[in-house]
Amino acid sequence: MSSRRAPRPAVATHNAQRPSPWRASRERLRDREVKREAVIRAAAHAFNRKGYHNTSLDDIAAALEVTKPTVYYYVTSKEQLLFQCFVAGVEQIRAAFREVKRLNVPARERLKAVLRHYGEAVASEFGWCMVRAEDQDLSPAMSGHIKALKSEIDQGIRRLIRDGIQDGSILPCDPKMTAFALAGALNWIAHWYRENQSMTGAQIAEAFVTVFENGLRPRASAAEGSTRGSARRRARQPAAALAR
Amino acid sequence: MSSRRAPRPAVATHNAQRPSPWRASRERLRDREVKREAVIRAAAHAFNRKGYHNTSLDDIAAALEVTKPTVYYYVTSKEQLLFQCFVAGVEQIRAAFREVKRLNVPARERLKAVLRHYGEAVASEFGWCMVRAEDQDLSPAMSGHIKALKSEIDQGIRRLIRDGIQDGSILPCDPKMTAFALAGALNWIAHWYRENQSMTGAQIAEAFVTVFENGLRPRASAAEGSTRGSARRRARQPAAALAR
DNA sequence: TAGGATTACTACCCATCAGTATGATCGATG
DNA sequence: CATCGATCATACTGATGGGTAGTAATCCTA
Repeated sequence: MSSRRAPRPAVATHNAQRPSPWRASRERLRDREVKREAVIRAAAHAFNRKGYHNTSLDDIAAALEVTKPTVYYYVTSKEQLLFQCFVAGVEQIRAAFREVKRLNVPARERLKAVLRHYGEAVASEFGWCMVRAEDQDLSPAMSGHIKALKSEIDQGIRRLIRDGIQDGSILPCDPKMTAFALAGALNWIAHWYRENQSMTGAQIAEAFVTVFENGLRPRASAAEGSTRGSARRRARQPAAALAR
Repeated sequence: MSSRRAPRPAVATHNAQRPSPWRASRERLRDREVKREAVIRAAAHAFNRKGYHNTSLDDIAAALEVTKPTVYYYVTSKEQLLFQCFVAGVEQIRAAFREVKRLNVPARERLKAVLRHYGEAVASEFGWCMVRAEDQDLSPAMSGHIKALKSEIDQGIRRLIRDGIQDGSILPCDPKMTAFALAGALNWIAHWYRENQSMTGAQIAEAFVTVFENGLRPRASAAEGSTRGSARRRARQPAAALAR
């Protein structure tokens, strides 16, 4: 009741996150967009750590060192916040597809490139929201929108697989099931990956892609060809730190 | 205030679920265990459809045509309910490992068998709980217990992969990353699979295992054996009904 | 420095829901 | 029939948290 502003000890301790445009410069740089994005990023961070339902808007506000109504000044509802996080994540993947479209290489190579970006996106801060946002938590309208975006990506992967089968760079298979398997493995990264771990999202995606490419069954042809030498050097896995 | 028991129209409409041991036989067959399992199954069903946080214990009670205190007569908390569902699901997988241990075939075959059961379990009613139960929704004790069970399964898969590399039935690879990729793809089934769909969990697992075994890259050995001709016959994917 | 627009905070409302206190009901048993 | 114990319902509590009303501080412009 006495001091106007609660004497918060410091900058907010959560591991060196961006320090919130509010307290950052005491002048109000009134860039609405900057602040809005900060809100969304803070939400993604919180959802990522505690889950959507275990995160209150007071939590998000506290992380930004503001109060709840301030958050509501930039977004209209918690649901919209989740939606925005989802879109931010999925946009990275859509960009990957656009980029890859220009490459003039076999479809399998294009697929690999997309999957690498895909893995990076899933391991990013928005990965959780993109992957684990549940339909039941969203209004029908937003849920529909999300489904459309997911489907677009799914169809894109299937397309690349079909193209690869056509141009001979991918072994004939069921494009739908294969797409589900690939996307599932990568999506799952969001369930166990946390930042500052020994591997980056891109490295994990790379490792996964290698597995998918080669398959489990030994390749008779390359008996001492393509997989040469690698039979002996295992024990390079990274310290078992990821295990949950 | 007049009629003691609300005149509920019929058996409960939710798609031909087991009709709840309560209303089923008006005699109280006091099999506590039967009822307790019915509660857990009803919870799994509800979590599966609406998510943990969007399911109230009143919902679960209503599905069983009883009231909330009755549910609490069989379980101590909502959290424990989730935990029980998890355990029920994971037990199927542990059984698969035990069963497979007795088989005397190359490790890749044993791995395949485990993965098939794994896929079935994930597609089962308890799949959601097993796969999507979040640490943050559980007390540290239960969360720890769950982590231990998950880790046991993860280690089991890695072990099979290592054994396969050793006995030559699996291409040398990073066991940890490979296990993550395989388990991830299968876990993800819980995100999109719903019952009464065109494929069973076992069929999906089978399709996935095929993808993992062969890999995407055409096998040079069969240079014009396996890939030849089949590049032209696509369009056998199953009706695109699973797409979300 | 007046006055409007923007931005943020204090204080509140209210719906939901996990969990419980209390007592009614029913089958079994003597 | 009387009673006991197991089972279940009515009706409540308490806390959480999404969202809002009203207001205060700040900035910009004139």
